[in-house]
Amino acid sequence: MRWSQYFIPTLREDPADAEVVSHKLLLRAGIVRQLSAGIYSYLPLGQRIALKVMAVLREEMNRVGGQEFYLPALHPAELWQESGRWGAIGDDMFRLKDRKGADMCLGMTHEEVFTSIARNEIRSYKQLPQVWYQIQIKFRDEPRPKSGLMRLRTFIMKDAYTFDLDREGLDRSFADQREAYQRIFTRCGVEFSIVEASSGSMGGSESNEFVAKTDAGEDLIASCSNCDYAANVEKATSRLPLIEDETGPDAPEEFPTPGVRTIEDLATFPGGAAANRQVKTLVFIATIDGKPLPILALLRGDHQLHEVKFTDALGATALRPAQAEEIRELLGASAGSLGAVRAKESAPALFIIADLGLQGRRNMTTGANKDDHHLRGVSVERDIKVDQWADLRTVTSGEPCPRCDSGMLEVYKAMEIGHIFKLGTKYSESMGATVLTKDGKPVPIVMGSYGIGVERIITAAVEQSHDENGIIWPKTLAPFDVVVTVTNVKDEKLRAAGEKLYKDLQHAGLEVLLDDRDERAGVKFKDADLIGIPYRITLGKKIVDGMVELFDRRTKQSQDVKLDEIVAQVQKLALPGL
RNA sequence: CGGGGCGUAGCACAGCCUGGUAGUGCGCUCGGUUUGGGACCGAGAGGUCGGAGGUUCGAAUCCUCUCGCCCCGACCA
Repeated sequence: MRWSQYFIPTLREDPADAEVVSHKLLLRAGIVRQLSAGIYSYLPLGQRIALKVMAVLREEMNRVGGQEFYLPALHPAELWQESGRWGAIGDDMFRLKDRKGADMCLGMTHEEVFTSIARNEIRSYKQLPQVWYQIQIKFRDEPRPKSGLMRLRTFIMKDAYTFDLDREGLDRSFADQREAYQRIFTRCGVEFSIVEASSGSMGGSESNEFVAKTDAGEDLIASCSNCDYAANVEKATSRLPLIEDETGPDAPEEFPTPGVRTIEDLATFPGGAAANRQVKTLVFIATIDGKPLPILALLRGDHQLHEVKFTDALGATALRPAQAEEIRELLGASAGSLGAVRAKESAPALFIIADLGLQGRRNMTTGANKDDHHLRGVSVERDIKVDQWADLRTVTSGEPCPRCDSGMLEVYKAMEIGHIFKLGTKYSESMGATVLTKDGKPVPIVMGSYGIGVERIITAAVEQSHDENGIIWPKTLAPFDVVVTVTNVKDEKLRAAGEKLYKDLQHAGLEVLLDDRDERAGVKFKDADLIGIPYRITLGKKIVDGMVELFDRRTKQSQDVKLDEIVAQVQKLALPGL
């Protein structure tokens, strides 16, 4: 392409609306423009980059036997009602009515549509396994779109679905996809980790999340310094050092604690207890099987509840902290003096769930359910009727790894770039997708679901690969392999040399951007750096000696190269596969 | 949904408090000088001040409503 005719509206200044680096650079480099909150247009440069990502996705999906589909983005409500998600998903789904008043929605994902095809067409175990995928637009009415292309309301996703006869088949399909994902992210030049994650409302037994480390990310990942353990904090655990409690009294003792409202208050109160010797009592209202239920969550005083773990443990569809009046009605006291001891006597409907960190603990201190009073000498298992034990606490940096002996967890920010799920039979059962086995018995197809966000890959690449001058594209994603910068287009010799080099490079199989604009050299260098083309060939005064300059965007090194050798050299650098 | 901020030329912003000719820088057009890291001089074009209503002789400025965008939190497949 000739830059003079190509649409690359670069910006000198940071746009006011952009906060994170990738957002600023994607706008400044003329790659995307915002249309509305969480809705962006790809400009020509952006479209080239997106197509590069998609090319990698297609190659790697096809390599593991994937067959590409293209499904509708507009879905009838019935399909989602069958799977149960029409009701399970709230405002995140864009819903609309057609002219006849029938409910429709814009697809957030395509389990339902793919499953409906499978149930209509797949009859026999002989037709399995199948690996189906598509690259398609998704719609999610995010409560808060943000950070440029990181959290969007419409975005492109590669979603794949596998259909197997049994669990073993699913395990193989899942492993195939996992490897494909590793190749995809590696080829796209994104540094990533594979972590354990919550499956959320997708359902299913196991899921792996692919994350890219970046401070702009929204997820917290705990990973071990020593072994390969890594998990989203919504799932991560750690080994806690044992605490030896002395044997307390035979029964809890109530004592007055005027003005004590917080864990910290009680820790410093004379006759109180250190935070790790306290039982923290939190009151929530959870929606389980469609019904609201009061829940007491118990944790060690110095531990933080993780709401995703909590929700997962309860199997709840919604969760909210109880309001002050509800708390008083249930327990007869205000937050600050709450406890689980004998709590069921006043509130029989109460469900008590306790964190594993409280198991075996004795002689603890907690609220007495009487304002300004606490109980000491509480032995958790003796004194509290715990209905369920679960891992509820949030791990923090520095805690010991749960998997190995010597590792320590580090918690860092990352963004989700891909997620793979073993769905099992959730959708095939609810939607009736079965095959006949050898014995002629119908069994539900065992499914997996696998997603990668195209914009997330682009964002992660920019977040991880840029400098003060702009983007440094990984070679795989770069919109062009090389830019030819003619320092002065009014110099006929330079211009002619540029034109010839442009054609020669193209004939050598390279994607070339010829900067033939009537601009000063400085402007061209700045723009070339900003849009991040891996290599720049500069045609300047040395052309009279038959020399050009080759600049490496990543290393910032430049070298003089003979004009008649430059094509071969760039070809070798930019197309290492040849 | 709660809290905060912001909507003025293509972009970044000032003007608003204290009502009275709508401004600066970049970009854009034309002319000239320049030409290897975002040049300089001169001349220009470009605005329903997000929208509606109100107060006032007079509103970018004050009041009410409304729409939109950004950030923090909640939420998030």
